[in-house]
Order: sequence, then structure tokens, then C-alpha cells
Amino acid sequence: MATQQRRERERAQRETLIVNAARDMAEADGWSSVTIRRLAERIEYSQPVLYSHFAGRGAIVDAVALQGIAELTEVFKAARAGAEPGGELAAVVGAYLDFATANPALFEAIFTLAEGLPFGVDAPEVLKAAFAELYAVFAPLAGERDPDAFTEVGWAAIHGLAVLGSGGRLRPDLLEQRLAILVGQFVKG
Amino acid sequence: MATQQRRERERAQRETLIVNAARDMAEADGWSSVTIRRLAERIEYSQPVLYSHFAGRGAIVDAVALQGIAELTEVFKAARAGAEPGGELAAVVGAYLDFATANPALFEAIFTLAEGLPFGVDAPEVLKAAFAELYAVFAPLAGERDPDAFTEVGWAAIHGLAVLGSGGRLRPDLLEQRLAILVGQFVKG
DNA sequence: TCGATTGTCTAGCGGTGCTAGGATTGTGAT
DNA sequence: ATCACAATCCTAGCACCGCTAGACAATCGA
Repeated sequence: MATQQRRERERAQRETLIVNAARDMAEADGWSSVTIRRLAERIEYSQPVLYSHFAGRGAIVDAVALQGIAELTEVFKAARAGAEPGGELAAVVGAYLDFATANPALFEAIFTLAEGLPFGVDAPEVLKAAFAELYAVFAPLAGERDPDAFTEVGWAAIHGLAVLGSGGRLRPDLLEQRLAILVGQFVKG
Repeated sequence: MATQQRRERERAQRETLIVNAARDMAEADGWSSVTIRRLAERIEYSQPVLYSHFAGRGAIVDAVALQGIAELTEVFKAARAGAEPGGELAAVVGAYLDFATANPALFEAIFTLAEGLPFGVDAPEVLKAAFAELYAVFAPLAGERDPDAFTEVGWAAIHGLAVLGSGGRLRPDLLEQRLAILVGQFVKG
């Protein structure tokens, strides 16, 4: 009876333990070092236990990605709230880039590793919330253009900077200028 | 004497055979299915032969990526040449997105898998040529802003669309609108 | 024709994701 | 308090991975 609930609680606890361990290891030594064996040793259980929580390694990465998306949404909220009027866009863009450089493995999980996350119509709530934050910033600037499409373009622009930047494909000394150009490109037009 | 040259010729031939096989397999069944074993079987040699050509699996991916960058540059050239005056930007953007959707595995090799390619100062010639093509399109629109930074921002915007789009993270029905918005955003500002 | 060199292969090492089947633990009823 | 049962966990192992050492065969220069 009540033990049932305790069991579930412990299970949930262990699940977050796994996700956190995976994230820590990935951030420390890269995702390739996050193996089921090492993960099992880290949480002090045998490998099959992990498979009683997740369908496989990919599902663990997805869980980390989902957690990261939730955090990203919070970062957006904070950036928007702390920005002076008119500076919301710059604040969110800066927050996005900072998030990507501060948590490269998490960012990688979200945007290049996660494969089991549904998008489009039946996307998880947390993902829609993240897009909504961007929408709140970009849609007012859309003018007579479709606000959804406009937001997507804005998102893509930021995301491109984040991806190419973290891949070492952009000149580091131009970082500030890129940010200024991007913001100027969207507030004017 | 002459046999030496024949040997080198055969060696080079086999090298391109490996690269092409890797690319084909990746494009057919994804990069995860491109293993040294399967690659060796495909080219009808044993595994160690591959290691006499490349330092490891990663180097093969890098070689495919390099080949892809060269092709991308040609695509840029063709798009720019075939565009009517003033439409170069739209042509190049469209070409970029088409390239990404037509060769997803190649695109992945270039931008997310390749790790041994040097960037910045001592980047391979073919990589600089690709950037130069983008520069030719974006720099004239930079105005009083730094043309390099401006090009990087433009590149990032396109790239973001390509990455998020191929990852299924953007609404397919808004593709045309996104393209129009992006182009408008850069020709006006 | 014979040694040396070059090229290629077989076999195997440590590691991976994942799973079947047995041992062990804790539960609820008698 | 004891016992049958159910849930839980672990040991052991499969097929595959990237990569490499060492044996073998083929080709070359003398």
C-alpha cells in the first residue's frame, strides 16, 4: 500500500540520479565518455537497472536534453525580465549564446544528439514553452510578416551563431560585433 | 621507377574509393552504419588497409567533409552565377538549404561530425573559398559595419535555418516565408 | 635467382550497447 | 512465525565496435 508509493518515489529519485550523472559526465568529458557501464558504476548499480528506467542510451540523452530545454526556458524568462525596455532581444540573444558556451554538452544534447523528442504538433510542453519565450521577443518585431515564421528566422539566426561559434568556425574577436549586427538587423527591419 | 608512380596512382584511386564508399553508405543508412568493417567489406579489402590511408574513422569522416565543402563552394558559385542581378543573396540562401536537404549526411559530416579540420588562420584552402563565396554576397550589404562580421552573421542565419530545418524543428509549411523573411531582413537593413 | 622490402591479411584486444536467466530481497497471507 | 510469491537486482554473455600486432605473400633491386 504505502510501500508502493515509497517505491515509486525511490524510483523517480534514482531516475533523476541517472540523468544528473549523465549530464555531469557529459559536461566533464564529452558525451562519448558517457557509457552505460560508466554510468552504472557511477550510480552504483548494475547496467540492467538503467534499462529498467530508460529504453536505451539514447533515451537518457533525450532526458538530459529535455531537462536542458526547461532550463533554457528559464534562462529566457530571466533575461527578458531583467532587460530594460527595448533591450529584450539583445538580452535573450546574449543569454542564448551564453547558455551554449556555458553548457556545451547540454546544448549538444538538445540540438544534435536528441533523436527521440517529438516536435511539431505533439511536442512536449516544455519545448513549446521555450519557443513561446522566443515568440514573445520576436513577434512584436514581425510587422506585417507572419509572426511564427519571423520567430523561426530569428531563432535560426541566433542558433546559427551559437552552433558555428561553439564549433570554432567563427572569429572570436568579432563576437561582440556579430551580436550587435544581429540585433540591429532585427530591430530595424 | 615507373611502378612507383603506378603504385601511388592506385593508392590515390583507392583513397577516393574509400571516401566515396563512406559517403554513399552514410547517405544511404546514416553515419552510424559507416563502420570500418563494413567499409572494408565494401571496398573488398581488409580493415588494416583503411588505416594505411587514414589515421582512423574520424579522418575518413573529415575527408568526406572536405569533399563536401568543395562541392558546397561550387554550388555557391553556380547559384551566384545563375542569379539575376540583386537576387544573388536569395539564390545562395536557397542553394544552401537545398544542399543541406539533398545531402543530409554530407552536411552532417561538414558541420557536426568533422573534428580534425582546422579553422581560423590555417584552414584548408577549400574552406576559405567557401567563406569567400558567402563574403561576396554579404559584404556588399554590410554598409558601414564590419564586412567579415556581417558575413558571419548572414552565414549563421542561413546555417541556423538549415540545421533546425533538417532536424525537423521548424514548421515545413513556413519554409518559403522563412526564406523571404531572411532575405528581406538582409537586403533592407 | 635470391634477399629485402613492401603490402596485405588473419587474429585478437579492450570496449561498446543491450539482454537472458538466475539469485536475492522484500511483501502479504496464512 | 512461516511460507509462497512477486518484484528487484545482478552475473554472464552476445554481437558488434575501433584499432593493432604479427604472420604471410607478393613484388622489387641486385
